[in-house]
Amino acid sequence: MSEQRRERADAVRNRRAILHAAETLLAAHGFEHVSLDKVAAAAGVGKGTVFRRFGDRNGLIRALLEERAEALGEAVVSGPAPLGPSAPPGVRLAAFLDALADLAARNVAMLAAHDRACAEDRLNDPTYVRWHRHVTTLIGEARPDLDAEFYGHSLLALFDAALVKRITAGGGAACLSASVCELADAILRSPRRSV
Amino acid sequence: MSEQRRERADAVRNRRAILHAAETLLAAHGFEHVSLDKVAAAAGVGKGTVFRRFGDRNGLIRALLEERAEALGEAVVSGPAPLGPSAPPGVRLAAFLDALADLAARNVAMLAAHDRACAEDRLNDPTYVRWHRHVTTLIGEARPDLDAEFYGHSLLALFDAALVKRITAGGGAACLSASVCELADAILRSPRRSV
DNA sequence: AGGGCAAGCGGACTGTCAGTCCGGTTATGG
DNA sequence: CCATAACCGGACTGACAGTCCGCTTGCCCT
Repeated sequence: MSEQRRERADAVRNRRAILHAAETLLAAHGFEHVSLDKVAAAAGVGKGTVFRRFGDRNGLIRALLEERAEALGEAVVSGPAPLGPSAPPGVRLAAFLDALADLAARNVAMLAAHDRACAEDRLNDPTYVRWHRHVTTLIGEARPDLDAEFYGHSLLALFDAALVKRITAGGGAACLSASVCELADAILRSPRRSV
Repeated sequence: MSEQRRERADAVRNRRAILHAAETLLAAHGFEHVSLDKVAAAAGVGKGTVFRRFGDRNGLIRALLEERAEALGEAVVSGPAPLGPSAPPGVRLAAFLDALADLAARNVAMLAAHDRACAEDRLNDPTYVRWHRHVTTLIGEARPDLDAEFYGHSLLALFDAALVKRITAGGGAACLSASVCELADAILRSPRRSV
């Protein structure tokens, strides 16, 4: 990272201000009603600055979710059990889905925005790809006879913002987590198929 | 229906022209790049006409999917087995998912547009609600011990446009249908829980 | 047949927004 | 303290959703 001149202090400050403003506005008014003009104004910067840093509207939203998902990503690749690689796949899967449920429940507004922003190509969004690869790998380890790719998508589809909103409204993150894990369990315990 | 003066002939003609134009353009260019100006022009009508008939952009898309889903809806409530009410729930569920897979595969572009158009409140879209009620009922009949509502959402989530596109690209509607039915099977055969 | 009229039509108009561009500003390394 | 490259901001453009209202036309009644 020290390859190139380090990022200017004001640039860092502005990036943070923009992300923070975007998150606040998103939570308050929803994706549809947040224009980048407003984000820029709320962050106290010019519109050009927002576009230069994040490319476009969708880039901003993606950056938002990525930042929020970073900690989880690290816990998964190098953290302790049950998330980390030292636990058995079934346990890791449950732990991961649980963590995801928590993340989703605490950031519904952002998740909704992300769904909209990446709708064009949801399945190739970097964050989605990372999560999917992880889930797919775990399923494959636990049950090599199953179509892990497909079941990976099935499980992640449960974290659709609208669904998360509805489920957590009636029972909080715990309810979401329980339901998701129940489905994962049903998949991992489904009748064996010939390989 | 004869309560009020019947719909004027030109109105009918225009409605059809608009729906047809919208579908064509959607398939050709994708939701993002189809403006209602263009739809109106392609249908050979004025912009005002489009808005009067369908309320707004989303209304048009919703109407499009509803029209396409009508036949399935009727087959389900009053048709013959395996879709209709004379078959046992497990069979009806498989048949319904199969029909849905077919519908989805043959109308991906429209489905994608619908996903976008209803993103604000996907779970309350009339078509979604109808499908969900049906699936939920069937699951509830087959397995009263399960959270049918939740599993209903899980199954319908598989018909997300992006996922449908990817799966059918690599194996057609049959592959999608098989995968979905496999998941349904895993759910219906999951270990009993105390009621 | 044809007159009256509500239903229907269409396109000009408005307000908003994503994204571009470039002249001015400022942090940073020497 | 200077040179400079990175950064900033907001005016500008083009496109689009949705509104509005004067004009047209199919339909019903006599």
